[in-house]
Amino acid sequence: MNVIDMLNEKQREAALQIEGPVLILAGAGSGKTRVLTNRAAYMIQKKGINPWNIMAITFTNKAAGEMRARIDDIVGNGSESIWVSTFHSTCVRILRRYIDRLGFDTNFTIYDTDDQKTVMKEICKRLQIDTKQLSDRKLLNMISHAKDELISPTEFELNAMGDYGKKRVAEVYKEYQSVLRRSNALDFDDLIVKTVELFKQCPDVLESYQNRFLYIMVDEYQDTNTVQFELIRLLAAKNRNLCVVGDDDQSIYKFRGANIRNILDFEKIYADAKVVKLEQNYRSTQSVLDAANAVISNNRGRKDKALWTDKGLGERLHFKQFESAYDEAEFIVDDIAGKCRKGLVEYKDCAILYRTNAQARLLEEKFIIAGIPYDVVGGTNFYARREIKDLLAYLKTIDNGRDDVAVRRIVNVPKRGIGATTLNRVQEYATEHEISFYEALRQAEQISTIGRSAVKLQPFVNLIQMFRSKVPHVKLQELLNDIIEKTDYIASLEASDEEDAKSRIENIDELISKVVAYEESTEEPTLSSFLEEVALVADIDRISESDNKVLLMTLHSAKGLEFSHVYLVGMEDGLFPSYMTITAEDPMEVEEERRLCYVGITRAKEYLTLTCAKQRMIRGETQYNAVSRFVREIPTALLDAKIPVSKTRPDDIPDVTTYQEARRTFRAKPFYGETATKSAMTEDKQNGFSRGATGSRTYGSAEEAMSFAAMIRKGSEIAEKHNDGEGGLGYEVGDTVNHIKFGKGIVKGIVNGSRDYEVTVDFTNAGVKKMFANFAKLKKV
DNA sequence: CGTACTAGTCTTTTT
DNA sequence: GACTAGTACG
Repeated sequence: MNVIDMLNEKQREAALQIEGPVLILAGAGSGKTRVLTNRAAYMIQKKGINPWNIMAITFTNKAAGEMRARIDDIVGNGSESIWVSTFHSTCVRILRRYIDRLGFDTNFTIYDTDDQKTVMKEICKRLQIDTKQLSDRKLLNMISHAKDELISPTEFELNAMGDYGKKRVAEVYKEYQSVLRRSNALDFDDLIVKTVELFKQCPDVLESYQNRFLYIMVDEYQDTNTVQFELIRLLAAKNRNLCVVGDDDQSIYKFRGANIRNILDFEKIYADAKVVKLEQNYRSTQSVLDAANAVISNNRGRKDKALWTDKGLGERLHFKQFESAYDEAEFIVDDIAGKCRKGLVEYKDCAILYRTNAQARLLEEKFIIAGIPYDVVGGTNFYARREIKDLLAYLKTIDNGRDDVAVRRIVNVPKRGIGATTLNRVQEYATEHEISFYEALRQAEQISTIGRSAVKLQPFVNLIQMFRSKVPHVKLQELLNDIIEKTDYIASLEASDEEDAKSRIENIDELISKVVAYEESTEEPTLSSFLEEVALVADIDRISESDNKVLLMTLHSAKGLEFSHVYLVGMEDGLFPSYMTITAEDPMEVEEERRLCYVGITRAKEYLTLTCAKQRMIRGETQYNAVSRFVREIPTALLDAKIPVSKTRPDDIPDVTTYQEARRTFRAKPFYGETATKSAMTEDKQNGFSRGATGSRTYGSAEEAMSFAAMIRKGSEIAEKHNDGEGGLGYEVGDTVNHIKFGKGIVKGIVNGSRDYEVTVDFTNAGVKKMFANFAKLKKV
């Protein structure tokens, strides 16, 4: 069958335009992957274009793999020479070949977020940065954003002129880059920045790639940032055969530097661009699309488009509000269990999408109880687990001795009796002689300051040297097993009384299988390329359709996927849209969340269920949230249930459960004499009240119930005493107060915390919040 | 040098 | 609630 006949008119228009710049505005589910793959197939089959000259960039490895598989299906062989990969993998491939031109070794290592933090902490210590004011996280964020915008340390410094704070950051940025350079390491952002740098400094390299990639396609274009745009611009500059596909309504990565202007201004930059809009949706029912359209229409400054389908109206959307997140989770699990039992769906057709990773936990518990197979995507990355990082650090050390972060991580793991003081001495020596940490270890005997401890360093160096000598002769799998054995890694895990030692060992086994799988599937397996693959995988890449499991993931991870049954959970103002964006002064922030909601809704093919809870525990504190504004933006006719109108909550919901109030006071104020908090806490634990702050616990015995009641009495007595005793606050329970951000609210409780008064306020617009009096600066009105 | 405990912070999203 | 950095002690 002709590859073009499979497309609708608009899709065909997009696929046939091979030459020149093309912008495909592809609404959710409009078959953009199909257009891209058929376009590539058409180029090869009908236009006689060499696959070697085609490049396609996707967002995840999974998407890249799927695209390649689909082109394979159509074209048969030849498709393997198409360059299909992610931005990051693309850049690594280029840099492995040419980065020596920028003064790096081609076997550079890639630092993940964890490694970056380690470096940053070190720098903060050295430069005496007050991390109370500028946390390492914040600094890394600023640096990352600078890189996204292609701002070099020098430029950053220039921009900081006159601003002391910024100047400090510039210093840190500079130092951070030089530490990375010394370690022969690049962070995620550097991968792209350095490639752009390479292209700019070495026109011959750029030209060689321009001559190779005559036709370039970019998927998920709305999520590209400034550096990525620059990279593409450079590559496409000579031939101008650039086809980008995206949907401005699905731009959800602003926090990562994505620049929505890239897609909105494409026609300005490429004035001769052909623009094609794909609005026919092949995925969802009309009800789902109507809901999505209604929600997204509340955003301003978007490219006008409306999805339609010739599928029927379908079922109405389901909406349910629950008393607690606990009930919510239970309902969802029951619902899925019921449907699957009746044979209406399979587990793998169901997905639960949420705003934050933390929401997965409750659901997970319920799935375990119900015995339903599930998979949580994202959260803590497999390769970020401690035991895995340790072993990878061994591999990295063997591969690149200049990777200080890796060396320092394992030099005393498992314990070799090497302490912090010794390591600091080694570091001093390394810095002084301008050598790597590992090199300093090798010269340990010459470091006068460490004395006897040098003896302990020798075996480590010997071990690494021994492994290195083995690398050319053994398989990766053998090397890893050797490391585990010679270091007694598993043995020392078993010996430790750590609770999760067992699961850690299981993880190590999984790492071994991953190494085996890598060696089997790769033509020329090398240590460096394995480490590279590991560094660039996203959790979503691992998901395969053959697993019959319910999928749990964030809305972000869900982009590009589809399921017949979708559950959007935690639809609450304060959670989704998040509290941060509601309180932000920039309305664009809520718009980004709305796009996220749009992405979520459009994942559903037939059934969409939206749920929320009146009460939910967030970061150990119970919060009471109203139904999400996004739910209210869906026309009521599309929903099977009414949205509660109550903007202010009914009185029957306590602000804080009596139990919690008691606990709080109990913990905060000593009433057993001077031993204060400590004795109160101990008592608390003895009575079995240390777990679960919701009021749902059951009493083990009459005595326990008695002491619990006594606690409440005692607690409220104390709370009262403090309320009328202290006049410093200027307000008391029942007063109306004003908050700078949340506006007006009624004080529901004041509790004397260890260092400050903790005030609970029910705000007219923002709901119930707990805050510290000193910080909140509430004014009685 | 290593461990055990405490206090403080935190997350919204990720290649 | 969970994780981490910092501290006191053996």
